[in-house]
Amino acid sequence: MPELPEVEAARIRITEWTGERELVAVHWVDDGVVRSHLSSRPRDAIATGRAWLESALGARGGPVERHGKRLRWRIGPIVASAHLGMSGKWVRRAPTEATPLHARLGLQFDDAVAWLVDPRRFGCLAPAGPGDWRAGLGPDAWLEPLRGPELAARMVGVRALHPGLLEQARLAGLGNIHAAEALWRARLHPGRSAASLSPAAWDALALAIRAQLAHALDQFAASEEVTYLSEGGDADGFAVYGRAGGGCSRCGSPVERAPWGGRSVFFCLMCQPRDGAAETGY
DNA sequence: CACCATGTTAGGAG
DNA sequence: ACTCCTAACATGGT
Repeated sequence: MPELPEVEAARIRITEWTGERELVAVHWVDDGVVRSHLSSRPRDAIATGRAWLESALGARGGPVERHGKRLRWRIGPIVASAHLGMSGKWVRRAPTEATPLHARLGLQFDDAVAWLVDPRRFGCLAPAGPGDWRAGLGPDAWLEPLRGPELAARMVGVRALHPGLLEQARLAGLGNIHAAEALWRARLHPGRSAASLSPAAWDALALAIRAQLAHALDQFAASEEVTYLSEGGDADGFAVYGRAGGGCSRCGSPVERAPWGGRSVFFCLMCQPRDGAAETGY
């Protein structure tokens, strides 16, 4: 489940696999992946999806850009927006290899096929609209790193830090895992209100976000294929996420898991004290 | 079988 | 009107 580092890894790989190569075939498994706009619903699929993508046959793969968890990919005459949703990833296979399990779409560039594999089908491609493709997103958490005061300004009014960090309109790229890890690095309780943080705490959080993303990007750079937690990936790579009942990797204290909305928030009871946090239900 | 899931958003409640 | 929260989306893993 892709957050900024996983999407960045996908961007780098797609660029390597397809850049300056010719799109020679499109392998359709599930027409539902091409949607009218970036939408997690297969019902938003468009009937013209095949014709749209196949109009790029014979063209060469262009640059792939990323903002937050969103991708923008030019292939000759078309510009695609893409999102990996909850379970999407891109993998490369030789044309002679079998279609990967849960593949939705394959784009063959010369001698290799880039497959969009997505069991849960929230991921999609869409023709880029006329407006700014980054509309609705805050600054990219990696490409436009904020310093403490700027981060504080983006988070004004946030009642609990963890959900606030997930709001893509404030800051684009963090998801449940990396938000939890960044708060742990900064030693901040996930339920703290923005108003309760000192300037030093904002500095620490800004640095922690960068450090967490750098750490994750580094991990993905080292492996050829990204593995998600749901596929048996190692929860050992995280300090608190998914470690409820275990020990904090810094102090050994129990890691707490608190329900928030329909999600889980993880934090260390000792390293991330509530201090003067407003009541938020954590 | 019951419960969990890393993203996003429509719609209802306040 | 605006903000907040939940449920839903589709599917697989534990």
